Amino acid sequence: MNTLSYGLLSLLSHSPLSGYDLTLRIQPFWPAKHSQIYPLLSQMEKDEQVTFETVAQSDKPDKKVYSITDKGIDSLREWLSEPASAPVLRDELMLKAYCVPLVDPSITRDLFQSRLEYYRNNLQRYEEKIRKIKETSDLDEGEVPAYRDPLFGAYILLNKALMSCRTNIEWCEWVLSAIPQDHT
Amino acid sequence: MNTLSYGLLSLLSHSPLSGYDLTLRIQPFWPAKHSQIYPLLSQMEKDEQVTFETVAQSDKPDKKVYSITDKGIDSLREWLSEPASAPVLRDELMLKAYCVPLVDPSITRDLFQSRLEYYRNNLQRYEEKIRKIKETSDLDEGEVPAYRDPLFGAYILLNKALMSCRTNIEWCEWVLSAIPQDHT
DNA sequence: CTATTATATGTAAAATGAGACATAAGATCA
DNA sequence: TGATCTTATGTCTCATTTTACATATAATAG
Repeated sequence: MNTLSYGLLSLLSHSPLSGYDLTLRIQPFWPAKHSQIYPLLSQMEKDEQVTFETVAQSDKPDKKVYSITDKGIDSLREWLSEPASAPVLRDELMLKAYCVPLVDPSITRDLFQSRLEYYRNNLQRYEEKIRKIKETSDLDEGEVPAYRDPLFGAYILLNKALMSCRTNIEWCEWVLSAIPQDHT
Repeated sequence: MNTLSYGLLSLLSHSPLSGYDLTLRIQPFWPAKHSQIYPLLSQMEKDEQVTFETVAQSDKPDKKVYSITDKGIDSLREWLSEPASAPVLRDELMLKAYCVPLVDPSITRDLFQSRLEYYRNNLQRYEEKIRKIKETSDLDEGEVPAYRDPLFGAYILLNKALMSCRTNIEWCEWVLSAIPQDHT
C-alpha cells in the first residue's frame, strides 16, 4: 500500500471505476501509467482493498470495474489521519529558466510561449469542468458543496487547479514581457 | 544525460559548486538526494561535461568543486532549444482531499492547517531570498534584471515560487473556511 | 480495404528515485 | 570525554516510475 494505491482507493471512494478510467482520472493529482495501475489493482484485490466485476460492453472491449471494500474504506480513514507528505514538483522549465541567458531571447520566448499555451489549455478544461459541477449541483455564487457532499473534494481540488493555472499564466505572461526583442 | 544532469549543468552555468551544494540548490526545482547526485557527477566528469578540483577547507572537510566545461555549455544550449516537458506535480494532500468527507472535519482541518504552515514557512524563506537579490543588485520597484544578467533566471524563478506560494496559501485558507466546526 | 484512434488490459525491462549504510573532519555543547 | 550537528562524499539495495512490447474490440477516416 503505497501512495498511489491510496490514491486509487480515494478515487474509488466516490464510485466504482475501471483501471482504464482510474488511470485517466488520477493524472492531475498523481501521474501514473497504466502499466503501474493494473498490477497494483491486482495486488489490492488480493489484499481485499477492492473487488472487481467484469462488465461486457457492446461498443467497446470488456472492462473490469473495481469497487472499494469496507477494508479499503478503513485503510483510507487511517491514511487520512496521517500527515500528508510535502508536495513534489519537477519542472524542466524551471531548470531551463535558470540558464536562459546562454541563448537568444527567441529560444526563451518559444519555451515560455509553449508553456503559456499549455496552461491556457488546462485552464479551459478546468473551467468547463467546474461549470458542469456548478450546473449539476446548482450552487449559488461563491457557495461551496457541503463538507459531507461527495463533491466537496472534487470542488476544492478544481479550485486549486484553477487558481494555480491562473497564477502560472500570469507568471508566463510576466516573464514574456521581460524577454527583450531579438538582436541583443 | 537525463533531466537531472542538465539541471546540474544549469546550476553550474552560474558558478562552480560542490556536489553537496548542488544537492541543496537543486531541491526547489528538481528534488534529488545526494545518492543520486554524486554518481551522476562522476559520469558527467567522465563525459567531460564538467571538471572538478579538490578544495581543502580548514574548518570543514575537503570538497570537490565542479565547473561546467565548454562541452557542457554546448549541451545546455542544445537542451534549451528543445521544448520543455510538462511539469509533474505529485501531492498526497490532493489525493486525500478527494475523500475527506469520509472523516471528521477536525482531521481535515489538521491536514490543511499543516499544509498552510508549510507554505507560510516557504513564503518567508522566498521573501528573504528576493529581498537579498534586490539589495545586492539594487533594482527599482517592479524592475527585472536584464536578460543577459546571470541573475535573470534566479529572479524569475523566485517570483514564480512567491506567486505559487501565495496562491497555495490563499487556497488553504479558503478550504479551511469551508470546513465546518466539529459535531456535524 | 486499410490505417488510425479510442477503449481496454496486461507483462517485462530499463531508468529513476528514496532510504539506509558507511566514513570522516571539524564545531559545538554538556 | 562523549554526543551530536554540519559539512562532505560515497555505495548499495529496494521501491517507484517510465518505456516498450503485446494483444484485442469497435469505430472512424481515408
